[in-house]
Amino acid sequence: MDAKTLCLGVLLRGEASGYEIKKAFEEGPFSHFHQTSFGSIYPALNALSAEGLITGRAQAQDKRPDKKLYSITPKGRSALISALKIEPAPDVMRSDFLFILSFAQFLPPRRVGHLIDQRIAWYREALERMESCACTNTVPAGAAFVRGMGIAVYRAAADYLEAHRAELIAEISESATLVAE
Amino acid sequence: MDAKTLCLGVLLRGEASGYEIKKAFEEGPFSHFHQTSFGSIYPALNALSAEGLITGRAQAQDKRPDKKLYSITPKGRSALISALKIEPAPDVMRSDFLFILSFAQFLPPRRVGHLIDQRIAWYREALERMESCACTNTVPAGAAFVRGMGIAVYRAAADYLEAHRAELIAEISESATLVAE
DNA sequence: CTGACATATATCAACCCTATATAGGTGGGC
DNA sequence: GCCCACCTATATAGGGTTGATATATGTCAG
Repeated sequence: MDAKTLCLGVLLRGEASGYEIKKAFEEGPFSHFHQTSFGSIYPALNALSAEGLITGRAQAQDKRPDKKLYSITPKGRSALISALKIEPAPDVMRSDFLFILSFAQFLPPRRVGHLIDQRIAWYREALERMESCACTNTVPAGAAFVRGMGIAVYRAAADYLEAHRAELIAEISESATLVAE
Repeated sequence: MDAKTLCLGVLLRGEASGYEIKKAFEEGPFSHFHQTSFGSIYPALNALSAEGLITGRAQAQDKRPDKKLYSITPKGRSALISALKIEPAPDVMRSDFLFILSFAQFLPPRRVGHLIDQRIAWYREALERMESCACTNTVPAGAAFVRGMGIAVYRAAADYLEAHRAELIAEISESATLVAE
């Protein structure tokens, strides 16, 4: 899924600036299953604009830098629908946290505990953000389904970490492969 | 987490070739939380070799191309342990599937159903692979913990998809925003 | 009144992924 | 028997993405 398609997807939900698109992937409705950076968003918006798939208008703001608000065009809408026809690549989870923890026996138990606590807090915070979104019954069916999946998966992750934290710490504390803090 | 650290992580578990490292991220014990490609593995192995963090030896094979088996050196081991001290980046899920499904109301219900079925099958298959790994009690504590987390999360995903498939299809079938197949 | 953080756009180097090349073995279908 | 698809195995080029940085201004806490 390239940056252009991702931007079109956000813009289908309504007018937005580059900064707002970034937020949609950072804390908004897309945050739990895709991400992008300014380095790909701004070039993508320029390309989409040149191809006539979106149109931009400048929005002067009080006590804020100007915004460039982009809207999807009918041509852009059909380009998106057509892009949705591709076979989706396999789902991918990327977690430095789990990579590090898979070598828990080489880490000080205190650090392992701290890492797990941090991650539980992170998942719980994300869950609150997803659940609090009061829009439950106004959201289109697809978005609601996807949001529910995010909640289910994040809850499973947080629950697992809470349930197995003590066990892991106990096991690595016993072991002799401990390294110095 | 850069490719070099990921390779060191695999090699800490034992001697391996570039191809085998790829497999560790594709279907092996790292598959559910990180991935790499040949395009990053081979240059990483060359760089690690030049830095003295790993050593390579050629392994002639019967009726197969030669392998280059790499082993981690003591220097490499401490470089890895030291790399594990960084603060892990936030966990990230990347799913074209969920991105597409979030626009389910613009897709033919038949395709939505097919996509979900495919994804359930994919998750169930991955689960079987993770669970069948009979090594449960011989694996180090960290690896077992991480494996359990993968199973918990994948099971939650598959269960959610199964539980809500019918509901989503019903909702988009009713809706008027249907597009032609 | 300073430092941290938010809004807002933009770019660049470093890195990573995808696709492709090479080369031979294995196994299924017709 | 032959072809096609797929597995083992290494390698690279090209294109795209990430992360850091630059710029400019406003807010808010200590």
